[in-house]
Amino acid sequence: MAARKGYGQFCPVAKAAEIFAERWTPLVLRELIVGSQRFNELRRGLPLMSSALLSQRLKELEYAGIVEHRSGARKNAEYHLTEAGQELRPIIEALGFWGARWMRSRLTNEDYDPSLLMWDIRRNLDVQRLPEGQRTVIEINLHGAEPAVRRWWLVVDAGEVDLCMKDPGYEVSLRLSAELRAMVDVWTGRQSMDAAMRAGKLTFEGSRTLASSFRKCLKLSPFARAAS
Amino acid sequence: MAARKGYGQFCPVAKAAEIFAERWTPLVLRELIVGSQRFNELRRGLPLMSSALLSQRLKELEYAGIVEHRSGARKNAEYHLTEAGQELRPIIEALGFWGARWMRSRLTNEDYDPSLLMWDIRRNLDVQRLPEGQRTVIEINLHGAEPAVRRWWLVVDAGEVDLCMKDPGYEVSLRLSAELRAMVDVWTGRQSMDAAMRAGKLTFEGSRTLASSFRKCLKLSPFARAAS
DNA sequence: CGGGATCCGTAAAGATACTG
DNA sequence: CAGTATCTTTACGGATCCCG
Repeated sequence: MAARKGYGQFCPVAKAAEIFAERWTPLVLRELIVGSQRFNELRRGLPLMSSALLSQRLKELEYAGIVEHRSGARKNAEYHLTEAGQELRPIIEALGFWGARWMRSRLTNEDYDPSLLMWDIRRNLDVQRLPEGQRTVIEINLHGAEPAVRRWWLVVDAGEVDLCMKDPGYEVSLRLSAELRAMVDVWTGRQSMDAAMRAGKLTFEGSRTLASSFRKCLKLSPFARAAS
Repeated sequence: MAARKGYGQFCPVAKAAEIFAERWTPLVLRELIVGSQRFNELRRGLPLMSSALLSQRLKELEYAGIVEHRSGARKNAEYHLTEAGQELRPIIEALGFWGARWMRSRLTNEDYDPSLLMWDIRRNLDVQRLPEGQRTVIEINLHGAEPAVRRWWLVVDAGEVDLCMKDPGYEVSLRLSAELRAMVDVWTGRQSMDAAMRAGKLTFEGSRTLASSFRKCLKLSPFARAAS
């Protein structure tokens, strides 16, 4: 009779770990913290997590009082953090800074997921700083990525950003080619974009001023400031 | 091909969670943080963890650069936190405060482990404040605990504290009887000792001044200050 | 006795398919 | 879109044993 759940300890660390330190749970919380609310929105940020397990974890978090499941009239159910859940934010952040500082060297090939990188970039693009009143199309080529996830297009129009994996057909305003590793290193703050360019791992093609704007509006990962 | 380890994400939260959010790992870290160094010392704080799994986790932590295994000449092998491990302390602490604040209501019967309680009390007894130059024996009865772990003796002599589960045969200086639940509530700061005494859940027998000294030298759990 | 290793049954996670 | 259902693989719990 394996008593799988529970550590049998009244220690608050144990009680917190029972819910927090389950597989995938910190990543589910991270997604909720950055603002994902719909089931499939959460899935996008957790591509290797099975939907069955995501569903199960969300129920566990709901039962633990960390997540609320507001089920709208139709299928517009949304997941939100409760106050208890919000208070986990500093812990997730601390874990991220610790990971950036100490686990960076433990990245494996499988960790360099181009889709997650592009999704992060899309989310953190400060579109206000790009030319207004016109469509801007940025093509991004990630060398070293699988063919199916190598070419991406960011279409910025009327303050909206669209991320495409297929050529949207518009004229490309700026073309960015980069080693996948180098692009992730830039995004995570391990390497400056200047350094990547000097090393020939990252190049722009197109308008110089647009390239400059793009560089300014590309915010880095929230954990980029961690010491390397 | 189940890629069981690794979330396939470069996000620092994911890389940290890969090692931190494994079953038992936060509790192993807690033990190391409070100062346990020997294998069996760790085991005492993790009674429900199998020794095989503890051994495995310690190796994983060592491989991850979080724990050092200093193997002395003989069998005096010791486990220590590295700098990376020390930097997890604030995260463990934050998790403990969060757990004390939000998970207190989720304690189950199995969580009230008398041995862990007594071990905590033993460790946090400020013996300086007890009478010097004489032996002080405090018998503790925990009502509601299993017979085998109901009666305990704290023997304080020459600044050393000994915790016994068998009557050491010395004259008892002070006798404390308490509901196990109430004693845990006091230890975790959920309830003051005064309140527990008023509720009749905790009583002293013996010298009034010694009872008073004992109450002063009993420090509470590090997480006791968390709001309830 | 400290510090494990080994083996086996169960429970949790992954893969894939399917549904309202 | 938002999940279930089912089957397989892996990890965990428990007991036992080993070795200096």
